[in-house]
Amino acid sequence: MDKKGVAEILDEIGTLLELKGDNPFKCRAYHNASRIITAITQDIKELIVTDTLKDIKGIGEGLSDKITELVLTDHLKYYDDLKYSLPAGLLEMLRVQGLGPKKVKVLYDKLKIKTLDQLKDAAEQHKLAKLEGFGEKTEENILKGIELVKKHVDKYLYPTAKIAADRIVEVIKKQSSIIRCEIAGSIRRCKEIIGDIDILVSADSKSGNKIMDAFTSHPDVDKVIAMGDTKSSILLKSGINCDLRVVNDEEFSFALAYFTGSKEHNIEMRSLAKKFGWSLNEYGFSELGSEEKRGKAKQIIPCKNEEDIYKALELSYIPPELRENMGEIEAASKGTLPHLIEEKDIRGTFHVHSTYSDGANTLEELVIAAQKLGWKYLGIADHSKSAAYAGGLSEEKLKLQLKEIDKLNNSLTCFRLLKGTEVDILPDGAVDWNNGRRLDSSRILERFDYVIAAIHSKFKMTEVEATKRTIKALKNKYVTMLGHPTGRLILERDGYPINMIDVINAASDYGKMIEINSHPQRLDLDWRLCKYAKEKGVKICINPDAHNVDGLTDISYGIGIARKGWLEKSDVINTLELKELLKYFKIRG
DNA sequence: GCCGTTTTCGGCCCGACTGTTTTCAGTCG
Repeated sequence: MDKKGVAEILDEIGTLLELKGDNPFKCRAYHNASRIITAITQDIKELIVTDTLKDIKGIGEGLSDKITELVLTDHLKYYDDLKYSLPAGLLEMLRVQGLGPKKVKVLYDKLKIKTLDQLKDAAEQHKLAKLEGFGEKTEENILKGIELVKKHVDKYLYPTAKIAADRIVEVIKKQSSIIRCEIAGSIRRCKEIIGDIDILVSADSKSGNKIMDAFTSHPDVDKVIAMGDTKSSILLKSGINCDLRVVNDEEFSFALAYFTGSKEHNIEMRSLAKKFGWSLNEYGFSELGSEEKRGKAKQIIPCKNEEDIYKALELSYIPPELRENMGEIEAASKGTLPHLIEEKDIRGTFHVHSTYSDGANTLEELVIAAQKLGWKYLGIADHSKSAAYAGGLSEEKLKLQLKEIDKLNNSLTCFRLLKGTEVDILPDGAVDWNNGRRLDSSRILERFDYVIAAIHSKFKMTEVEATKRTIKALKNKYVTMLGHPTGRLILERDGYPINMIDVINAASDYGKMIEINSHPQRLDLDWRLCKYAKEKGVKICINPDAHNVDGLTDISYGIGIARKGWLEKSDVINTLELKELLKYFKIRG
């Protein structure tokens, strides 16, 4: 069994133990181990063979044995026994908002409810309200929750959530009592997939109600879930949950750090604070150990911003993107954090479509838009001939395009259009040009400055086949970089199954690059893979896969993911000046 | 189940909100 399978089972064990009412810390140990296994980049079999699994913090004797059994035999008796001791439907019931393991256990023990449908029936027959700890309101909420589970997928791509969050923030900021307002949570951390939106504001005391009113009456609101003085929760029409918290300005930095998370990062920060003799919460630092000083205790170390909080714990500032408890706190204490890439480092991008294939803007319009962004070059990569679905260029049309690029370049100063192509990787791993007629495509490919190879067909190949196909294309001497990889990873909307570790290893062997496709509909290079690629010395290219001038600014989403993957300026090819690109591209003419 | 410069036992982050209660447990983040 592979890492992903092991992680899923460990997580499920944690949840099953919760349903059984087992020791909560034991449950957490399993959830924690699941995260750890997901994050490791080493080969898990290797860790077993070398008996180094239990050297990883959070994996002890017991978990090491269970993981070993899973990897080597594909089974775990402990898990099987646990699983068969409870009905499968209980896990689904946990997805209902407001239902946790304790309540699900009561429903199962007292009413023998085993599935979501049985739960719905029981609620409709008002059987739930009679249970201890339940009431009419709970019953109503459960019914609404079941509806939501059935209606909404509860995860969204980062750009979708970011756009929705910006719309709310725009309205909140108009309130005169607001001092500071920030998006927190996983959006601030630039996770590829977002569960909900967290917004934090600081304001004059007693203006909470007015702000909450503005928030809950936003035109995007579908339903108000909760509304208090300091915290409110809404459901947007798009299905995304959005929370707003109001604090006073002295608390803002602490609250921002707290609500930015991640949870795991916060836990580590609190543990660290304890070693200094302090307790850390969303209101500030307080003296440890005194009951009456808990909660909104007097702040013993005022912090104007997040930098001050990290400084108090003798850490350098940790950017939100790195706050996953994946070694950033240790690096911050040693002063070895990376200098993350920034938007201003970008000099251009390479995966842009024009009116020659399926883009909406002409070459000239694209040049003007790129120059406005302060870029120094722009790579045009229209589709290759076999991509008939996307207006793939014929050889005649290609000739015209290359000629137009030459002409534009002659008229441009301090800016350069690059000649690229997005070439289809055919099912057998060959790269297209010549419409699959298998004529010698090198005659055409050698005319480009660079070649992006990407899969656009036969998405249902097995992982082994698709990986083989991708690696074969990477081996092709004309191919410069792999375009939109790992489509399966992000919400499994489309794309193909592929072993990205193998692909990155191949890219490393053959000296090829991999793009982060930052198109809002398909952010498809996981930040952990970015981090792995960096370790393997594979250069990353941030490409918005733009189909019009507005699409060029989508590069910001890719930068977010790159930062999250600990990438620095030097890891990203788009930060190079044109003359430095010559080392990687064969720029002609 | 994990961990340890207060180590092999006794901790394990912490607060807001809701709905049920009449002082609190469960859920959520």
